[in-house]
Amino acid sequence: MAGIRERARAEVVAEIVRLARVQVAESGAAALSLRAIARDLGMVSSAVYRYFASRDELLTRLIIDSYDRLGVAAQAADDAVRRRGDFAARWRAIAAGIRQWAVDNPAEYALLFGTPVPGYAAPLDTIGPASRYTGVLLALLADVQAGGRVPSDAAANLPQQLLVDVAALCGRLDLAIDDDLLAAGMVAWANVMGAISLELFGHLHNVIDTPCSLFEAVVVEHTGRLFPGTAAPIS
Amino acid sequence: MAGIRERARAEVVAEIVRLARVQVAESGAAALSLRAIARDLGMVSSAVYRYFASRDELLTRLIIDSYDRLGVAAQAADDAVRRRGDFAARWRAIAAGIRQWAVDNPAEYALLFGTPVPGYAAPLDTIGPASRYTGVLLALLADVQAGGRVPSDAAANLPQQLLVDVAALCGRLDLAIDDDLLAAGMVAWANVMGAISLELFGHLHNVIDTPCSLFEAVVVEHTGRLFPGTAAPIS
DNA sequence: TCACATACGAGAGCAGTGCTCTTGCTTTCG
DNA sequence: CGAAAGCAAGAGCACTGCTCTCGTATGTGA
Repeated sequence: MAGIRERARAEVVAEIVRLARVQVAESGAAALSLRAIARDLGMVSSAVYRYFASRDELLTRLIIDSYDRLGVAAQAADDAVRRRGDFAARWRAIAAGIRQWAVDNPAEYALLFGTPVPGYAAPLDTIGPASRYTGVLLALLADVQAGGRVPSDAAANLPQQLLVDVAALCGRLDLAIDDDLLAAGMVAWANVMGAISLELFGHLHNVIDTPCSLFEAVVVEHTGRLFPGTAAPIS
Repeated sequence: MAGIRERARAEVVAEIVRLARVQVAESGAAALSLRAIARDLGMVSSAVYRYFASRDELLTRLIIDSYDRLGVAAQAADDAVRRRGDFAARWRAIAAGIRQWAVDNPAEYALLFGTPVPGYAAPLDTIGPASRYTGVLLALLADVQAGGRVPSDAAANLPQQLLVDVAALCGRLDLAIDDDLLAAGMVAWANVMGAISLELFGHLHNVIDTPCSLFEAVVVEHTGRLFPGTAAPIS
């Protein structure tokens, strides 16, 4: 039994989320208005509260969905080149996939990686979906590890504390990745996200004419470090 | 002639800005309320509009001030070690100074580097103050250049387009810095800001226990690249 | 099948927001 | 000294999130 009422409810919820996403894409998350959604839906504003207890709850739902979409994009980028088995190519593809998703969905990216809404503590529901896109990168590192990588001197200059933290993370997530490789991966991840944020949030205006070139520089830089011997410059 | 009225006006403006900054620090920029400021000031809300034409104008003023403070912090960090003439130490000091300012003033940092307010195009007034903190880094690079640096192979893996963009920037700002050095500096800058953003916006929670270790890794990484031969690991 | 419980939409209303306009009063300047 | 400009106050508009109540429609257990 589908439950007629349940189906109807699910449809309304989906429609609310859809309209909310449109609104966020057009005017940003700060301008998200339950009343505007209600109007678009032909409902009175209080009726919307039957489906979402508050504006924050709707925002949380949007964040979860966006994390999911980002994860899917990253995974798709990896899948597209995985069969070739070239680790460096996979790294470049995943990074480029993340950036492309961000460029295509700037408002959603801002929702995830921009200023946290004040007083809005990201609920625990978001950490699961949030780990989806990072999981793609971790899977790559795990494959590198499984492929019998040669320990490099990448960790030589890493702060001791970072290796400690990474070891703790390794234990927490039960990862089969060497500390130095994981640490190098974390730095690479941080640098990639940083380059994307700088670009999308407008801090490269009048600085770098083609922001993607800075991004590529960052990606290439870590390609050589993460996968020694396979680095190749991108024109 | 001080102009009694002018002095009074300047004082009121300063008080508004002060209260606004407190409010931003406590509740975030999104919660900035002209009415609340008016209440704290013992004025009626419409009176505030004598001093700032709109909420956005007040926000712009806050942004400019924050950029200024960040610039001062970066400059002070540089000054503290400059007489030693050690480029690598200056780089580390400036980077650490920027991060420390961000950690001490998270709301202001979010104001500058977080999600751009939708529909709010950063006015031209902000680009001057914005270039103040980057100017500290550029000055360091210029000093390195003037010190007769040995061209390294840092640019070997850089995308060609980045060097083109950097050359354009060089011409625009009339900088006496080699393209490859400036490009490497841009990447270092992007990575540093990215690490700070990731940390301050909460994306390292449950990932890295001591976020500053990731930051230090990023800084050290570029120390070796920007100032060959002077790299020293930080425990 | 009937009665009960639940879900739902509508409406009014509260407290808050940014912003505008008008009304007087005060300070400044020609 | 009088005109002009600056200023604070108040009322008001349109909007927001959210709460409450009130009928009605819907699904379920007896």
